[in-house]
Amino acid sequence: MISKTKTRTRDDRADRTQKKILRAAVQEFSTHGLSGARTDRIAGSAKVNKALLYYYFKNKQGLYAAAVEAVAARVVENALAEFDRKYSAGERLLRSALNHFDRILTQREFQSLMQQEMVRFRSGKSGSIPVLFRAAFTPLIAKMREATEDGIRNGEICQMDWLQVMYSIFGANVFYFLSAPMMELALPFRPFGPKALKLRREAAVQFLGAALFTDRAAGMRLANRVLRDMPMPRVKNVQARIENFHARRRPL
Amino acid sequence: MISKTKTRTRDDRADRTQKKILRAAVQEFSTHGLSGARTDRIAGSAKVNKALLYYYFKNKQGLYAAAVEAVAARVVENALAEFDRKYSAGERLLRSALNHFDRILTQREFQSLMQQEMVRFRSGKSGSIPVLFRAAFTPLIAKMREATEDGIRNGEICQMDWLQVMYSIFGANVFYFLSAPMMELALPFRPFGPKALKLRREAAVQFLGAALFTDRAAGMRLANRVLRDMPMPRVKNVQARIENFHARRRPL
DNA sequence: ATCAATTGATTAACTGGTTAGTTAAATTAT
DNA sequence: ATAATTTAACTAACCAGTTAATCAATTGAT
Repeated sequence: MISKTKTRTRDDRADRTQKKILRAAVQEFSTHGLSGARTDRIAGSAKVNKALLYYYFKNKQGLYAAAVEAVAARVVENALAEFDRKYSAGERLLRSALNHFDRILTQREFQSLMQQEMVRFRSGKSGSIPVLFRAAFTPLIAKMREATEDGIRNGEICQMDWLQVMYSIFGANVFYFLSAPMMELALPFRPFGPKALKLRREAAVQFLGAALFTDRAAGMRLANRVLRDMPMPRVKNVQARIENFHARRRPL
Repeated sequence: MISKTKTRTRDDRADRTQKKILRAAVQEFSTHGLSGARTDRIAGSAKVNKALLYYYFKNKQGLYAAAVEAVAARVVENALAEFDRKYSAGERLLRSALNHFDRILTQREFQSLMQQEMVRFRSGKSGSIPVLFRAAFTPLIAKMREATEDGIRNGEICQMDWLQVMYSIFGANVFYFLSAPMMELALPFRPFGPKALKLRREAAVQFLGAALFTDRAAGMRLANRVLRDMPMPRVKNVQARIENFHARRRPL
């Protein structure tokens, strides 16, 4: 009961290897999808025997579910923070938009896994994941609705359906990252370059400021204030991170 | 050279089977993705021997590329029509937004394939498809840019980056369809129901009207006019179509 | 404290079903 | 006939999942 600093107690080690497996799984699944992912590759890059995946997780799907869950939990929690009542309803919306952008920017695996899941949802069911998502997103959506309706009530926000507001907020962000690799083919610059990212980040909030608020000028001012208040998070090298995804070490 | 009406000239037949294969391939790839798709299933639902796939298309990837190309070509062509110079710049933008929505609505396979490709693009290259996309989308993007810059020049549209306009237009649409199956879990209604679709379609254009135009009221009026001008296309039963996707006949 | 016995963690090697791709023979239109 | 089209049957590779054995930490009896 004393050991904590350097000890390698049994279930401490076990815990570490489980985490190693999960990390590797998130990587693999987010780049190759459920059916494209290879259990050998996951075991390989976690430097662990393949049988361990089945020891800790029922099967490939179980591992997948665990990976999705891990990522989702990490994300939703931090998203809720921006809905603090100390901000005005309009500001809460703008803040959550920025938070959403930054979350995608810094946690690419989340975005990638979500994309995959959204595609998978179309055809039949996806195991236990629906349950997981309902639990995770319901509170987030509720906050969004509350903020929109508050804003309309006190005259800050234009009279409009809260759901449509939500789509406009999330849509542009998701689409930017979703389409960037493809857009790169038809654009004269790299959408993942730091300059382009910064520009898009600002444009997204300013666009909302211009569209949502009854007083357009006030909306723009608020957008700029929020931008000053929430600086863009540092990300080493988005482009490189993405390209490295498929450059993993082959297990013997 | 005479036969056209009922004749089954040799390469007429061949042409038909090729098309049958392509249709089946589009279905399969759009529901299961490249690695999830099964060549046996494609052959089966095209009622054709599997070897034919390899006779007409080099391999699975080749078939995939052909499927993507077929869908993309069909789509881009019809998208360009809305950029007719007889409309004002602002109207061209609103029209293309609506056209984009309707295109996704009526040709789900396109949306699905594009999603898959966007995910695939992230990790390494995707064969010959980049070339294909550059060719298809460059003119479309150019039109979009032209319309935005025209509108800014004549004062119709707010001073803003054309690229950001494009993201806002496409983003909300793509995200709506992308997220609908998942949103269904956390919403009190079905986003693919006809009522929800109609609502979203209107909201999307109205939102743009409110955000893009220097004269917001005029923008809203224009949005409503365009909506009257382009009625929502009839779609039998979106929900059913989607659910049927995975209920394909197993070949013996 | 010492050392079996026990329990949990990890591995190498294997299995069986699946699936992309091939081949050689049969059919069909001209 | 003959060249293009279509098929049935096959194969080689792959890959999710298993098994039986090994290794290492913990327990507990002395």
